[in-house]
Amino acid sequence: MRPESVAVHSAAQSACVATVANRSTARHRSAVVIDLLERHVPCVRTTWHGGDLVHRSGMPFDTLHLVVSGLVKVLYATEDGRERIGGLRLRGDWLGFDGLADGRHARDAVVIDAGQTLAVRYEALIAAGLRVPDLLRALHAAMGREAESDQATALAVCTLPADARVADFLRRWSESLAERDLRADEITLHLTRAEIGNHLGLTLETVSRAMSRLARDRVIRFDRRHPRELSIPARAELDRYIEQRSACA
Amino acid sequence: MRPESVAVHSAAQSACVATVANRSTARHRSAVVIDLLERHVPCVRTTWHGGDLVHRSGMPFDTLHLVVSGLVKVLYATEDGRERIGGLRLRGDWLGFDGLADGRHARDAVVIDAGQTLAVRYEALIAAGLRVPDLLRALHAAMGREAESDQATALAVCTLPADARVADFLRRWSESLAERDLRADEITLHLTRAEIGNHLGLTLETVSRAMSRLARDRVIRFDRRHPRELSIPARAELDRYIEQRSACA
DNA sequence: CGCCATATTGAACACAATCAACGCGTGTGG
DNA sequence: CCACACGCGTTGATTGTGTTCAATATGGCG
Repeated sequence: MRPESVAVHSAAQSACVATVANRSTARHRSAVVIDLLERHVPCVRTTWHGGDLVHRSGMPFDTLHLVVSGLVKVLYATEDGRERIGGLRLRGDWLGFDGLADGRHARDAVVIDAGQTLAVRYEALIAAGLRVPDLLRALHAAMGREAESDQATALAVCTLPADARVADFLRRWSESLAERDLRADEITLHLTRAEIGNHLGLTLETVSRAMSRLARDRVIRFDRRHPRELSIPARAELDRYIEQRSACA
Repeated sequence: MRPESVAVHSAAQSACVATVANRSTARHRSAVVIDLLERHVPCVRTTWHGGDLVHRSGMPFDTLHLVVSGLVKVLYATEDGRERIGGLRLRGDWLGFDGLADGRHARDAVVIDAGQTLAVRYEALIAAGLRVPDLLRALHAAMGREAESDQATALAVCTLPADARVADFLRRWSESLAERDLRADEITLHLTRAEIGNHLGLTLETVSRAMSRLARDRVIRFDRRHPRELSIPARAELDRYIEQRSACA
């Protein structure tokens, strides 16, 4: 947990520039929110390296982070030692909502891929929200999206057999990238098989076998030497594969 | 979907009364929020009967509901026919957050036990939030709690064997009741075995067997004729049972 | 009363977990 | 530079938990 450097952007500073420069190219949700935040809220651009902890379970909560770049995984754990990877966060996603319930973080957020976040004190966000209701709406929409994404995973875990569960995971990861205009057909998994298994309620062996089978069936392709670099020749095939195995038929 | 009767409570109306009357007895979160809402936001107290739909997947979203009494189950479904019971909502819980992501509901909310909600237009809530920031904080806390509760279920589904998964479900249901000062040792399940199974990623037979085993081991008790009326003699036993079966040992 | 939905229980089966061996790439230290 | 160890992934064999199929019981409701 060692954020690096720091530049304060007060409301006034980047306002005009941002309005002119970003509005036109702001096709994407993430850009709009980042822009909104930098213009209206005192926030701190923070740089993170792989392995850093953005927040840790048990820590008192007071600031939210909006991911600008990089990749962060969120871990959920209980006292009795069970734990699960809750999700992956990319540009435009927030970190720290887990602290809203009771003012104390309930999860760890671990940086996988170096990048930046905008750190915003929750109270500052509230204050800014009073002046800029759109900020509140954007915040709520982001919270809603996070919940929907969690629900989607839960549904997969509860209703799909192992193969389809892995396929569904890949589909949704690919989808996340596509939403951000990143390549969605050549993707790299930033999690080990064990981590994917943990996330999906499977063992690492089962995940490995599922991947092999997906590759055998030409739904995905990957090289033995780089098992985390996948290519998805046809998204539709993934969809078919999942649907076909869901009801069994 | 046929809400009954309706009484508008504007901010001024119940303000004084509520302040004096409720503040002293407002030991519980739910009472505080309900109070806050009735005092500061134009909202509509709505009565629901079993089977009513508070909102339906696909419906345009514009209003949130705060549950005052009764019980509501939330259903999540996909186009390809898979569906899952996402959670149960009691007094103090909100309904409709699933619409925040994109202005359209993503789930069905079905009333199980008749009761009332406070219906609040989202825009009215935002407007009121600008005057009463505490309202926003309470809203966010509720959203956070909902997410945490979902995470807890997901963790159980991913890490616990069938028996413990059912035990954990019972524990958390009991906990929900306790938080609201309802009896937590004599509980009634409002879901069928099949629904519980669906929620936990199990079949109804497995749930039934798990229940039988829990009863055999004296962790819970129930009568054959009323299989949804459970008693939990000692909460600690439930905890032990779950922990013991989690790591296997 | 009889039907239907719900629940329990048994037996056979299947899928995923477990146990185990091996391959490969990477990084470390001699 | 090579040897080696370690982390990660794949694959096989076996076990076991949960599913599936099936029969039976019970209570609510028309």
